[in-house]
Amino acid sequence: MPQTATEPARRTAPKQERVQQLIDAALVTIAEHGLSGTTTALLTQQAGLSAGIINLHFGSKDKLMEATLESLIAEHRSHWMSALDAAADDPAARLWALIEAHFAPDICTPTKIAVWFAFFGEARHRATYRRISESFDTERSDFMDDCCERLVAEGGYSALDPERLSHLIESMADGLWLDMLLYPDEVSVDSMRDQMRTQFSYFFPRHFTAPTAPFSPSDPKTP
Amino acid sequence: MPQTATEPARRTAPKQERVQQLIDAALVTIAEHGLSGTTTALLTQQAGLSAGIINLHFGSKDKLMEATLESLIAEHRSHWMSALDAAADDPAARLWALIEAHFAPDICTPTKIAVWFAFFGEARHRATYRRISESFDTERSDFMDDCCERLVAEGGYSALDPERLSHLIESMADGLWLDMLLYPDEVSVDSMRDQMRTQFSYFFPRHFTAPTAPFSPSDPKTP
Amino acid sequence: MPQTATEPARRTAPKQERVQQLIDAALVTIAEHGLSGTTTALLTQQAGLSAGIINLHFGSKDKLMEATLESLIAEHRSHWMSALDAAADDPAARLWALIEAHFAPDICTPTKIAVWFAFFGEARHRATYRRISESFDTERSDFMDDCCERLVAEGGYSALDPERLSHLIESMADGLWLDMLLYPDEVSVDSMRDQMRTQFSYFFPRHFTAPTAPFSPSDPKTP
Amino acid sequence: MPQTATEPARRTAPKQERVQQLIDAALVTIAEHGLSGTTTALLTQQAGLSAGIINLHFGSKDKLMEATLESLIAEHRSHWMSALDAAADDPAARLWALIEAHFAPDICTPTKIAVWFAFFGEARHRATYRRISESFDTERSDFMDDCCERLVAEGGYSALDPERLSHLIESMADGLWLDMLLYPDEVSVDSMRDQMRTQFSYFFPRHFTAPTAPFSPSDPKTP
DNA sequence: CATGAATGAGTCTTCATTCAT
DNA sequence: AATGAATGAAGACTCATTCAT
Repeated sequence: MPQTATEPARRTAPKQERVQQLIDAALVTIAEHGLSGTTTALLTQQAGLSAGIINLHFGSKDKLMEATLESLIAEHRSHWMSALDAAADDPAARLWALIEAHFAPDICTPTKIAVWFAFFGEARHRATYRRISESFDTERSDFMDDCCERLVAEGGYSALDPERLSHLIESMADGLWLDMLLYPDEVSVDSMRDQMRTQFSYFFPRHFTAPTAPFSPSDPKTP
Repeated sequence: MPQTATEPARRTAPKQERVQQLIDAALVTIAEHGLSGTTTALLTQQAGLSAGIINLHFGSKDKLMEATLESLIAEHRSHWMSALDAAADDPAARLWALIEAHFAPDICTPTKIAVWFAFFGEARHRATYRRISESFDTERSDFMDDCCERLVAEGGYSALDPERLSHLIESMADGLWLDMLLYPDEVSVDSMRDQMRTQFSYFFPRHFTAPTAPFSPSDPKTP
Repeated sequence: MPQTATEPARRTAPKQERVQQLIDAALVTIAEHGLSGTTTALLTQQAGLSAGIINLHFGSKDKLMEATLESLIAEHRSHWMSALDAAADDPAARLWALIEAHFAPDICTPTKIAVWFAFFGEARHRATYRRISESFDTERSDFMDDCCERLVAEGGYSALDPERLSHLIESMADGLWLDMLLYPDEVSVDSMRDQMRTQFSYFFPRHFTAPTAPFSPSDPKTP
Repeated sequence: MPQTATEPARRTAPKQERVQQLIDAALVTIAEHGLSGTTTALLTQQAGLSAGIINLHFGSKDKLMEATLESLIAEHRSHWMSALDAAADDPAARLWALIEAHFAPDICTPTKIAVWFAFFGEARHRATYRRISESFDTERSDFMDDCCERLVAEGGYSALDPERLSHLIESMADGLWLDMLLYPDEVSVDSMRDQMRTQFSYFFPRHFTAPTAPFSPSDPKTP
């Protein structure tokens, strides 16, 4: 299953390819079995490779775990950076671009969310995990703060505290991720985006309109 | 910490007491070392008891872990139930009571938050959590929904969608918990309550006023 | 179940009574779970007594095991001694008395046989077990030898070697016990006695007649 | 004993070889320390291998114990099958071949006998033994029955009951094994074969002669 | 580069024994 | 005399890592 029909298994592969193959396997395995339930045996099996391969390419299982988190962070970062680049130079547009990136179908999958929270769960005791995710959070927060400040100032929302606003938006987004973690079968990225849009329409009524779709956070499959 | 000066270790104690003693030790150990780093040796050491005690009272380490999660859930539930009982029969008061319970000093401690997310981080325990809290969570959601509906109707906030509102509030509260998990030294229950109050003041300006304290999510301890 | 209706549980009982109660429980537990599967918990449960009782009365589990073997040996010995006493002073009668005692319904039960072989299985590594059973075997062997010698001499079976004969008879008896161990549901004490009688009728045709019952070692329940 | 001088430990060996190595070590360890005294540490030490090796090849200690019993049963079976194949088509010769196989030097060693009875001593393994050897034992019994029947009929021993005879022979053989278990230093395969031959000479005087060696079941080594 | 058999430190668990009641 | 909660040494098993091929 790890190999496609056109590209049969090769005994040797470019280092970069194996590394990615192992990170992909790690994502699936961590999501399925948790960080502590992820044994090298399970992981290499998932990757369709041999037992020794992790130590060969990463030195240790821990290093692979770190690389997996870094990969997750890098992917997330490149997503919202691109979104920001593509957005018009307008605080409302940029703010929404950040949110859309957060709930993009490639980013906000049950598997990846599970892995994020697996790392969050261990973050307190693993300085490495905390350090990695901190540096990433800070950067995005700064952009978010900036957008909010400009929108409040330029959009005429002087009643709002831009700093608090920025923080509220981030918390809300995090809370929605937790929702998807706990109830992956009942929450969709669309419903989450709609929730964010609703919140934005309350904060910034002159820049965002409420979603037209009816509210349906749970059981989107049973109409 | 294993024993207080006034109450030295007794060889015999009521079963209920030992059970609680072990759950308490589990909370501390999980918070300190993570779920995967929690060995029975570490845990019984923390409790000041012998190695065999876990199996004597719980049958297995896993059963103790489950009991710990259950205890956390039960404590949380009993807290917001009492808060609701004590609150005036007024939607705004009841709504705020639910929030205060969520961020109560006994409930929202760095240790307990760490344990909550430790369990959320592992698929296996997530399932257990869902099973145990299924009825509780629904119940609390219902109260929250009810409060929002009444407040919107009676308070004259017809522009708001009460259902979405309720869900937004819950997500925000969850998101703030995650904040405390990741930055336990920089976030206090007070700052979180202020954030919630800010949000409420935007939603329900005629019922809630913004907090007077300046925004200070980070480093409230270093003036 | 260990107590009868007329004799309710007493907290204190004559030492001898508790000792016997524990030995009886040991017989059942060893037969059911093997020597290594016999835990003190299982055993005391079987006896309907508390966990500490074994060490109180025997000092250790090992001592109880030894006492159990000794009890088995003593019972066996007293059985064949009585049989010998009751028999006519006639080598053939005495020989047969020894055999009958060996397959007596009180002696040759599936439970006791299982316990005998449990001890045999460990005899090589437990000097104590070996020493105990040796002393017992020797004594009975001497009587058996004596009977055979007299029967050969007085009965006019000069073609037979009395020593070999005696040994053959013992081996056969042992082999039949093994049969009952392995197939307790298909072997009865009657069928075993008949087998011995057959053997005797071949050896000593002028003193023993073949059994009249048809041969049915296996499946005596399905005619 | 862990390793021979010519064949030092190799890190990699065919699976079949390791499996056999562990079964051999199990035989020695069980014989030496009993089934309950056989710890994985002792066993792997005996094999000259590491602690994890049992679980690697057998999954659990119990599986290795079962494999050891199976190996013993299979070896026994193949021995008497070959013996039967090699014997002349003559009931007396075939009968004796079966007996010789039972007391062959490779089969009837103090070590292996000890292991046989170690398994017999525990109800759990007894059940396993019955399950595994069910077909084998029946098969061997059938051959034995057949030999006896033909020998009685063709040899003119009409006074004997062939079925009983067959069973008596088996019991005797089993009883002699028990003898070797309890007195390994005083019983030899030769003395046992002589005992069987004596028995046969009584049953079938025209086909078997008594052994010429004097009876010496005990202490054959100290002249 | 890749494999996978082997390793062995680290865990959880069992259970005979102890001891306060 | 009896209890049974607690102990802790000893055991089986796991799994990241190593290394001969």
